[in-house]
Amino acid sequence: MATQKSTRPPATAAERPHPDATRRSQRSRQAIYDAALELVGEVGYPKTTIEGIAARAGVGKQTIYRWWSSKADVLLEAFLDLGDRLVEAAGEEAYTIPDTGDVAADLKAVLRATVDELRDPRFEAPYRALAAEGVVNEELGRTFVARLLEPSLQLHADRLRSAQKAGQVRQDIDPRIALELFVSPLAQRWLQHTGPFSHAYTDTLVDYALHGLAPR
Amino acid sequence: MATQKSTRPPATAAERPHPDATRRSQRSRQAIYDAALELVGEVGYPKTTIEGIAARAGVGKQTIYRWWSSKADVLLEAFLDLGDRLVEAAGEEAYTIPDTGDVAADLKAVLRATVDELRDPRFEAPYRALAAEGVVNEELGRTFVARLLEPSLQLHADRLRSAQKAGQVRQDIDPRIALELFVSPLAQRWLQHTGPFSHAYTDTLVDYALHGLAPR
Amino acid sequence: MATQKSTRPPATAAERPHPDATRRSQRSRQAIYDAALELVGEVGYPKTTIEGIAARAGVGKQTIYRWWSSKADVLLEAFLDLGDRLVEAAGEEAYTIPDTGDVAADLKAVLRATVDELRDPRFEAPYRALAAEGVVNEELGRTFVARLLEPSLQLHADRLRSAQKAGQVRQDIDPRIALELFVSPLAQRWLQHTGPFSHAYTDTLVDYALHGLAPR
Amino acid sequence: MATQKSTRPPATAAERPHPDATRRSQRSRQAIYDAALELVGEVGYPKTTIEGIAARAGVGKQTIYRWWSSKADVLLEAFLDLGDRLVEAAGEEAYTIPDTGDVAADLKAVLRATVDELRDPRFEAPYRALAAEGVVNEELGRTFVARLLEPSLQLHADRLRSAQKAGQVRQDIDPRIALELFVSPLAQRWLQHTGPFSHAYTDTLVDYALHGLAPR
DNA sequence: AGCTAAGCGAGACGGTACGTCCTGTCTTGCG
DNA sequence: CGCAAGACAGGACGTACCGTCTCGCTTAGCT
Repeated sequence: MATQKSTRPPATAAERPHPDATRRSQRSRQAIYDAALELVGEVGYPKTTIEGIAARAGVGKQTIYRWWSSKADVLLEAFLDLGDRLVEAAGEEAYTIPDTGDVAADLKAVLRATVDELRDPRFEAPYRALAAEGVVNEELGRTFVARLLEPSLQLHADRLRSAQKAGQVRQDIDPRIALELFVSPLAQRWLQHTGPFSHAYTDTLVDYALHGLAPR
Repeated sequence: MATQKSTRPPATAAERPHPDATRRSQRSRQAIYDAALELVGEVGYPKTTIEGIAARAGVGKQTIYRWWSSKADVLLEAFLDLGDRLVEAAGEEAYTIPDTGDVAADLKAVLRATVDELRDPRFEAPYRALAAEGVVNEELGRTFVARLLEPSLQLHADRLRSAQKAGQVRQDIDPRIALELFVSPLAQRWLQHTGPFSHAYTDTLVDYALHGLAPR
Repeated sequence: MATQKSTRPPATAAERPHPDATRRSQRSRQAIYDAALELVGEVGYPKTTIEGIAARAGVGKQTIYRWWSSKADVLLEAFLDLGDRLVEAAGEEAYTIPDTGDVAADLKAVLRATVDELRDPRFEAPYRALAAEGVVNEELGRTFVARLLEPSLQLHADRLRSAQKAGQVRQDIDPRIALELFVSPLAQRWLQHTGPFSHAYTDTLVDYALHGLAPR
Repeated sequence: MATQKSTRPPATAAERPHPDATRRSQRSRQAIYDAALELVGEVGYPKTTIEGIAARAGVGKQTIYRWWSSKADVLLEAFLDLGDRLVEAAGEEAYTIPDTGDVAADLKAVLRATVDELRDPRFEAPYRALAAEGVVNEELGRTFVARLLEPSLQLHADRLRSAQKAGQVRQDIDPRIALELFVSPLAQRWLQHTGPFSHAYTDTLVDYALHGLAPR
């Protein structure tokens, strides 16, 4: 779901008073990202420590404290960086929603792709860790939403607007709310294990959301 | 959302090998629950420590480690206990969904009540903390869902089944999935601050879910 | 060196207010002695705990606290009891000093026997533990000296007095000080590992003590 | 009895794998020594805890565990350091044995001084604690003897050798054994309270040792 | 080319909390 | 009522990390 390639140095860091960023060691930075993602994958977020990241990255602790404000902050940027690298590898059209004219089919396709992505073990541990931290730490939560969720939500909203123009979705519908009818259930099942997490399920969500629960 | 009064000793505890529960000090137990909820409210979950809970409760640390396996476990039971006590205070009909025959009105009412409940500051901190922990700790997550979420979800499913009998909801709808169309968006907005959290919003969700996004 | 068979219940215990000693369980008492001596031998005095003794003896902790005031107290009595049992097994004449008329030969013989006894591994660990505790804990120290050391010292003093009568030791010598010339060096070498600990050594001590360092 | 000023870092420490000693905080080290000696004096050795030393010294516990292996080890070095400082304050000739040509007088003088020193309350508690620990913990015992006792014993042996040259002590006497005739009784009376501890007593010891118990 | 200043690896430091162990007291139920 | 059992409040243990700090060592960029 990381969608924007851009803007190193990153958002959260920019808000804090910084040492001279031009002298920053890119080698260390990348080693820290790698170590953080590996450790979260191996031992889980709570047992991932700054000392552990520094040791694995072959870096002094101070180098982490100099550039990031917290473990969550490191991991967030590491994850954004990972997303960027994967997107770059995947090519330009990777994170867009198709517009074939059939909104039901397009939404089903994108939700199926999201299901697959969320099952990717490279993503799972750090993504859950960040989501959890964001629930409890409002500042990180807002960054998480803005940097990771928002771009994807925007695409869904755009696709719904396009469907409104095509007459497949009612004009009086607010796309930002409408998209939650299928996106949020998916998110909740993944985050909270409240039920099976499959392509069949997301197809059903799209059908229910488009046609409603009430008889027509 | 704690719905069942019953069943002390609680689910999580039953799974671990236990000392003699008949000798257990109820005084200490209650003091621990109180201290845990107070501390989570005052300093937040991450800064709440077992040592701190023990000190405030006037209890030895071992008494906590004897009966619970983790900070999250303590808080989960404390929260369940709080729910039980509040339900008891509120009276029998507290956690039911009205069935006036108008499914839209009934769902709107219960979602409005949920919004209000989630804003209650006594609930907010511990509830978020548990939800976050459950995202990352699967065992606790399953208990969280089973003990806190499930009873409430069951009520929604029941109400939808009743609506199916009354012809207000289509027969081919699976109520367990259908309820997610309005419950999950609400949950996500609360957990992740993805948008305003109001009565107007939940009313809209019910309308969208019942009548669908597509033109009729 | 335990010389007196007698007098259960023992001295230290008699000074504290006691529960009804007539109902005391001899089974438990003996099990506690055995457990204490075993544990001191196996893991050393500092790692021997009251809980450990109680567990190995199959006894409640309270049974220990009821009858003894400290770990050292338990061990002291256990050791006295061990001494009594060994003396009983060895027969009456075990702890006496021979009086052949040759004071040098007699002292050499008894010191050689002491060397052998102090090397007995059944004695070593508890005896060292008690001696060490007695250095630091004056109350226990006095009991240790009175119950364990004193009887043996008395025998040495008696033998020296007999030698005075026989004209083998000067009349103006104080036997209580004189005996220290050979007993204390032996004790120190054993306690503090300040030198080899052998029959040759004790023979030398007796010769030096009897004839003095100065030329005659 | 600490006789060698020199050789920081000390013996015991050199045997264990060490962090970078050049970065070591001398401020902390001295504060730890002071706190340890104070606490042993105030509450006794068994109630002196590492936690307590750290707290009084204003130091993290880890700083103690980093440089010492046990409470006894801390105290040993603290005591050695104390000895060094006192010797430094006392001047060069402090720990030597006079050689006036009269071995009896010289030995009596030095034993009287030892009696006085052992009664100094600054020494008593830590010295007893170390001696006791050394009885039970062989490694510490050997260090205790080597660092604290040995230098003093060496001086006594030297004085006896000088007396041999002067014809005041027999040529066939082993000075390392001979010195025990008066040093060990003194040590035992002090450690085990086996009798009065006075100048008269040590004078007697020297007389007995030099002239022997047997009539001449 | 030499100098200064910053980032850097390293890791000691004062702290906090961990989870375990044991202390000495108290309570329960058995014999 | 002694006893086995063991829960309890308390507190020290030794470990792991926290976030800060200081040490030499690169490694620019500026004279």
